[in-house]
Amino acid sequence: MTEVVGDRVMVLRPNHEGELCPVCGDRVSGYHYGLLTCESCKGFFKRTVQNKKQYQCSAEANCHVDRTCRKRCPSCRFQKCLTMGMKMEAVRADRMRGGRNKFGSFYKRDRAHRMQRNAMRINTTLPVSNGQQPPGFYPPPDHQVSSSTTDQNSQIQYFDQTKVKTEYIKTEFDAHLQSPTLSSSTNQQLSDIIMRPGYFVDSHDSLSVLLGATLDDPLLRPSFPSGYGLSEVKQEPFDYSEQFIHHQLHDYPTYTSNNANYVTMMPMTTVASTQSLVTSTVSTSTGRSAETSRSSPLLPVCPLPTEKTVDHFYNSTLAEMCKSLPDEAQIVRIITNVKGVCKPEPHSFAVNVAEENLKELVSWAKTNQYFSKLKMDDQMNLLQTSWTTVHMVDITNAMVRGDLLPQYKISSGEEVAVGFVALLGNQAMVSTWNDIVLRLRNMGYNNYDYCAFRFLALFDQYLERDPLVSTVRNQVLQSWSEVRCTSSFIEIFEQIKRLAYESQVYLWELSNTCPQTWEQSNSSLVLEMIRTSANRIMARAQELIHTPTIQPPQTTYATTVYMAS
DNA sequence: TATCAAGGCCAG
DNA sequence: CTGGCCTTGATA
Repeated sequence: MTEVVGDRVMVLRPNHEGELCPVCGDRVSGYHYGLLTCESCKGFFKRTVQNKKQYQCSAEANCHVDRTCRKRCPSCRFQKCLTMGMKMEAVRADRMRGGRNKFGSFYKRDRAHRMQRNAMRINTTLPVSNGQQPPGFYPPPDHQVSSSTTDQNSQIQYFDQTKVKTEYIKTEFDAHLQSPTLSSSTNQQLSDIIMRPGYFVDSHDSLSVLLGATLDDPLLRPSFPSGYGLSEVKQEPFDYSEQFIHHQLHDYPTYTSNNANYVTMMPMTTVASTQSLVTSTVSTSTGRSAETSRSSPLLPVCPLPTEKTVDHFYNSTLAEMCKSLPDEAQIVRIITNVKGVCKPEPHSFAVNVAEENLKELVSWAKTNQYFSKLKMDDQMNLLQTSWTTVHMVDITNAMVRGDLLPQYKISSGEEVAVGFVALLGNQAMVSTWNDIVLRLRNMGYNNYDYCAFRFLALFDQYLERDPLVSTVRNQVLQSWSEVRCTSSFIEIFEQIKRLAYESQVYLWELSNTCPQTWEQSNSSLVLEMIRTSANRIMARAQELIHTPTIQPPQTTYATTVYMAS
């Protein structure tokens, strides 16, 4: 296949024809550092890593990156390179030219996946809400390499990200795992009521209908014994999961000339957020402490990742779970679509987005290989408990990745912040949410963390008495801890849960005090979820009528915020 | 030997 | 500094 450019005959690579660079949208020239990218992003990434460049965003570290403006903010561009899956360890420390690298077989398998997927796309119409992709959205991460392999080239030195794993991390884990989610919340008592479902599982409500009524959906393929009740969608054969763990530029450790040694670095955490970990966790096989990386961030020249490091990641439970994540552009699509059709009012916009994403969540959950094995009651309980958290995780993820604009203009002309949408209209918490987005971005948050967040959110710990839920949670946490210092991420996850909870309370109060908002919003499923929670509260309140420590929730807060917004 | 993902070069 | 094109060299 050739193309004439001027007086030259260019050879096109047929596999990449028509592909767009996931970083800037330019034409893909091939696999570069683990990702199908354009030539310019390849060069930019290489220069950045090789020359240890440090950029600082002059805005809010949330700049849009596309072909026309990619030069404008190298900081956000590099962050997006990492977020989309470019791998620093593929830049050679010894600058040796030519040859193949350890990703060779990744690329090969990725190509096979892509071909398979393209074939599927031809034969399958995916259930996309409006069918249209919003302009400027990035292709899903099928540009990324996928597979596991052993090293095939022992001559080349790579910048590596050797993982740190200690008992300390596990201890942190256990502590987080076992601590009550909202233990520090002033709304603890309320949360005990509102967030612990189990009272009003109505088999005729719309949630149960959504969970069970589409068994004849042609996309569903019963794949479990009949005892499981629900069916499962056959998983797509391609990976969403192959996002390596990325480094923030400011986390770079210094180069070392001692290529013979493995130099371990603190993985993917900001200096500020990991101070408690630094001194206690990091010691390497060389006996070298990474304590120095706190005052002087280091980028090590690491030898090749060991077979165990690479394969273990790819074969981990969480990596498998990543494959089942919904299309990452889904929430972008929902926001864009709803923006065009919702009532010209910010709260309606936020609630309608929640409604659409909730429907997607139900569809996703019922086809999840773990969730679908739960009893119907437990499925509904989990969804009712977790949906606001999952919703917020989805929007947070898209925001951190740079897939969302900071604000969306609705038909009234008003600019609505994404945080407002994520928080179901709870304006008072938007700045807190913005801080979370910023922190995650600075921590090198990636798809792997998104996967952990989403599964931990859905498989909420309140149902940990169920062995399956417990198993899923433990496997996620275990697998996640093998590639991450998870404690600071879990801390943020708990903050997201808290925000989600407060937003649910906000919306519930709003539904009581400003019912006209619901008339505007046309969001029956969300309303049902909120009412179910409210019913629980009423039921619990009756149960505990002689328990004076349980205070009825105040109903003034939402009204105040709503009226003020 | 062809492929293709690395690094290098250099005009803009 | 950017990005298009060139060179290199291990692998299939």
